[in-house]
Amino acid sequence: MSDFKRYTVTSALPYANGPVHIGHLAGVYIPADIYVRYLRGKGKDVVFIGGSDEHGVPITIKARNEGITPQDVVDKYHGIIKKSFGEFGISFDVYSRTTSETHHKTASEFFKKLHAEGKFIEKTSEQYYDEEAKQFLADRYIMGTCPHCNNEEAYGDQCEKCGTSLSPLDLINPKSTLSGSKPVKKETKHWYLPLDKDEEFLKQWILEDHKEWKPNVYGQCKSWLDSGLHPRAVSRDLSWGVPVPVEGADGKVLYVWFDAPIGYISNTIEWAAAKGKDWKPYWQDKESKLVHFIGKDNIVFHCIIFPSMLKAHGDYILPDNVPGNEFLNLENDKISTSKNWAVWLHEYLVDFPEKQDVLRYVLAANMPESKDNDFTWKDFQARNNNELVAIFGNFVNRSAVLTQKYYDGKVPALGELSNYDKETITELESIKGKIEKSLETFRFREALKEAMALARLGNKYLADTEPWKVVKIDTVRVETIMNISLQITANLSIAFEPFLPFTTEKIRTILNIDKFNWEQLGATDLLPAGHVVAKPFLLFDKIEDAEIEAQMNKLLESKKLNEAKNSVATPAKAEMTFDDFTKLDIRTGTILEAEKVPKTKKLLKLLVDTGIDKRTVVSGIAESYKAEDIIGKKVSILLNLAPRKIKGIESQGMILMAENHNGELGFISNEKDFNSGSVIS
RNA sequence: GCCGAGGUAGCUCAGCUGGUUAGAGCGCAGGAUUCAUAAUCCUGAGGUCGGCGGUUCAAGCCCGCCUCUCGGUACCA
Repeated sequence: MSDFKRYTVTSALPYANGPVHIGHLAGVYIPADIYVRYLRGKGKDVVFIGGSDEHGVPITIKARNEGITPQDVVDKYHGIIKKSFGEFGISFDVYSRTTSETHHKTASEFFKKLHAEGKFIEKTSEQYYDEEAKQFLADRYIMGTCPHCNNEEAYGDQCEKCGTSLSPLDLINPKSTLSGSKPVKKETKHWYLPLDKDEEFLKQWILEDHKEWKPNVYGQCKSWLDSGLHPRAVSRDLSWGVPVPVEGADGKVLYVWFDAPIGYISNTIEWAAAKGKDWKPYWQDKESKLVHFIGKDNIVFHCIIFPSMLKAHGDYILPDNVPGNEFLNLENDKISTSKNWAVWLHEYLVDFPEKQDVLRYVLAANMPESKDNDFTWKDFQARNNNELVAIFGNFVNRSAVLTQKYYDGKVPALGELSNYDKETITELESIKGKIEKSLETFRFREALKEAMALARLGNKYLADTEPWKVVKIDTVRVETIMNISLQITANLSIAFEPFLPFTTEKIRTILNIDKFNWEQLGATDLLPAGHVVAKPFLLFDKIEDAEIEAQMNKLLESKKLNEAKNSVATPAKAEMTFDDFTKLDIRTGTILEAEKVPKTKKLLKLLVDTGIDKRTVVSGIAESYKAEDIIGKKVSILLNLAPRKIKGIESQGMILMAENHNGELGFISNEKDFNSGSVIS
């Protein structure tokens, strides 16, 4: 690893349609920041790139809903996000945005080069066009009736009621949400990146040459590669984004996934220009190590699509590693922006001012490295009180207070070493290598634990040497003990620099010293005899139960609000006539047989006695009912529905079900237990 | 269903190419100690390594089947 001349470290670009929360921090920015701070401490040439992803349809929708421009939306959130990262000490060399001039230029040129060299395929397809608004409609801008559940407010990409993913062309009675008019089908041309052509290359590069990637990342890539890659559109009909820079592409922009990763390059260019440096070696020299820190939702883009783009361009190096983390849950539930189930960074600092490092510590110690992890406030409190306060803060305080007490703050001289001193120093020296090994293999939790071992070592050293006793009989011996204790404290300021930068700054204040570099970690001559240290203060404070309860209550409030929101009944459907209703032939029926349809999760194949006949019905209820439990059940069945084949079985009717907001299903049955075939009206 | 990742002490996790009594931190119990934010230090209890079968002199690690959790994908007339 030390062979690389320079390092280019990127962290996923957060989408600028909301603030950032602890999940973002734990999954991407804390690990990236730890890694980068470590490299800088070693004196490496490293650039740490961040920025906001500001294009794409969701931002335009948010803007429309709030009656402001997309630019207003991204300005607002870019500001909030950038500020949060700054406050938490995420030490980007540059934090820019994809709406910047530099980025538009860089992304355009990237596209132009690939286009000129024939790296894209062009395809024409039919898409919906709004003649009033004079533009093609993104999937999300089209609403209509879901062909599956008849929800009249399904979007062009998905019906939120039944969860089915849709194509706009599937919708019945499509409507443009821009003008309300009925959209028309119109031909449009788009450019595609032929990922399939890189399949063999990617297989070799990832599956053979990068077996060291994390199992979750490697496995996900393998899954994609094994199932075969397909050409992917790189442009969209939309007005918000980087315009497609070729003739006749009016009203078309680069698709966000194509534009966003180029943002890493653009932001590097911006940084280099400001520093008067050349950006190219960071992206084009084989002796540079490129590392992408991401969450698991971004694996395919960073491991397959972006590398394929870089390769097509030809000038670029490919990532050396893509440490992708899993997700962080909050109190046993998925973090959700829309449900406000999150700990927002800007709110955290209002409730816990100056406690950035506590959160950095807890998130680093509990990082979702190998599987989804859970953040709980109780754990947060325990780690603060039992680890940061009791082990780390306490040791620094002990050695500082004793130094004041015995020597008026002057570092005593190191005298003759006992065997135990030597053992302790050996232990101290060994920690550097352990932390390095962990960091270089992206095991951040483990690295943090190794750093904590240093504070534990300090506490143990004091407990075993007992300077407060020895001082009464052998003052010379105590000088050596305190010197070693202070050297350990100084070492803590180095070891924790990547993890807890605010705390190490405080230690330096207490010790009255400047910053050391990483290579000095393990040294026992960091503080010369006679050096005067400052008056000590506490590094960490206990967090009381009441503060934790307040946070729990805050979350419970969100939960209650959500439940209230969910229990509101969906709006009434459009009026219809009685004649329409009488067309429905609904009967009571009895389930005679039931079995799971093979190779499906939700489907049961039922044989139903309708009073008229016995017919087969396929029903998506397997998640609510077990086949063997519903035999003999009385149900309501819609008989005169056109038959339809599902998974090769002809379904001749539909069982009526009630569904609550959790998606649980229940049969509609007659309370008087009528015979099968009774008419329901 | 298919693909991927997981299921190891009460909790959060290590366990690298299979090798002696399965580890760490927190929590818990007992003891020591008082310089320190009742903090610290020592000792200890606690695990049929998701289940069943197999390969092997030897398996938490390899193979097969099953099961549960998370993610992707298919599926709900």
